[in-house]
Amino acid sequence: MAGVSFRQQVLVAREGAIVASVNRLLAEKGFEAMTVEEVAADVGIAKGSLYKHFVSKEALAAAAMVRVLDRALAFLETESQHSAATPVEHLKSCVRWMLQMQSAGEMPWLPAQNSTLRAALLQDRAYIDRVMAVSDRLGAWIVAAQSTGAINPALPAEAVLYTMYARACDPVPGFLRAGGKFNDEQIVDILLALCFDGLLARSPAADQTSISLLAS
Amino acid sequence: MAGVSFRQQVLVAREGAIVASVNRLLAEKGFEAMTVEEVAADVGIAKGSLYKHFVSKEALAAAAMVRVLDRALAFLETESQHSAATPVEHLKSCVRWMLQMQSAGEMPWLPAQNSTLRAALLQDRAYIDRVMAVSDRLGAWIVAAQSTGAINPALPAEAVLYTMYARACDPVPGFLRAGGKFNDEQIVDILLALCFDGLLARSPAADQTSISLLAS
DNA sequence: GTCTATAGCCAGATAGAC
DNA sequence: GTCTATCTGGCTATAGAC
Repeated sequence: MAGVSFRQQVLVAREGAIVASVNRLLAEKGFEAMTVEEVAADVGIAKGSLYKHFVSKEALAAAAMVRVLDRALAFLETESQHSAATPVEHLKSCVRWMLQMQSAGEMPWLPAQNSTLRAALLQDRAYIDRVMAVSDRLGAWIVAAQSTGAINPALPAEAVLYTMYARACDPVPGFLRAGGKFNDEQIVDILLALCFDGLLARSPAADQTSISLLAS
Repeated sequence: MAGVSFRQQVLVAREGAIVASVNRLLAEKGFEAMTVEEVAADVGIAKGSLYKHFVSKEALAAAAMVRVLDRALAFLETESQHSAATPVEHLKSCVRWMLQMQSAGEMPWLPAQNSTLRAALLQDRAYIDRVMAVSDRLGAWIVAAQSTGAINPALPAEAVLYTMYARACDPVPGFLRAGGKFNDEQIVDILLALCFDGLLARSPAADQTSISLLAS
């Protein structure tokens, strides 16, 4: 525990590089399209060596998820320092962060219905722990925002939570990006408005998430 | 054109059965998880015979999409008969229809980023034509609803359209279903509220999509 | 057109030398 | 632990008899 050998540090660094590559490739092409061989080539090692670090392709994806969830937890930590912000403002910041991660190509894109992958994730304690930690933090803000009436109290809290999570794999930003009419910042603003304000117009302009379309 | 032979009718019926199976399997497990052999077994014919009808796996998926888009067009046709409805009400009905199709296991689930599949779809005129027909119809209602101010006019019309399309592959209904606390009808109501009203509460209760949670 | 059988390919995972 | 080489299995697609 006291001294970590140099060799071990090198190994840890290499694993970090592997997970970083996996993260990028998952964001770029998704789980099934990403091949283990590709990951190895990207890191610059042999495929056989990869399997000394991670027992399966699913384990690679799980490690990438742990990495991004750790980043999310770090963001949540600094976000909660802003004690002046209301719960809803915290939630908006979180969704904005997710959307920015997605457009930066940093958000792993996992299929919702791959059974072997889901099974592997559900048995990965590191993953589960972090999902629960993130959900607890978001859940507290959701409950608070619903009690003040800022977030629609008629919505089940879990529906709000899932909706936030689902922004990580929303195809709409990709479609808008493909259209070429909007830059990343505008797309984030549009999606924030869609998520929090919905499609319907709001009567008082005051409580509406502003979309800065005039900047184009 | 006048007389269609009995043999041809049998073939058409068989192809209909094939596409129906593909549709169901795509809804159930998605494109990559569905195998051609599985489709053949489900229809009750040999794999080789399938390739006499459809040249590739992608062509199977395209046929399933054409089928569901034809259903959508039929729905749009009857929906537009309701001349008493406002454009927004039409749009809500459409989203509701999509959500119901999804929970009924009738909505094919295609990956957003499979390049070979996308290429095949974009070269399939039958598919393209129907997508454009559906988009034209929805687009007209969207423009009308934005001009009256019912739908937020600050949103780009294509963002509204994409948001509606994206409800077909929204993972949130699946999460809610897995939770087991809500039935399909409640889930549809929740998602309609999320889509049109957003997460934030609305000041006047009048213009809010009601969620019938008291029924549980 | 339908079947059985198989070609061809590719990706995940393993073995064994160093 | 890293490498090269290989195994294994499954999937798309095709061939050829009937």
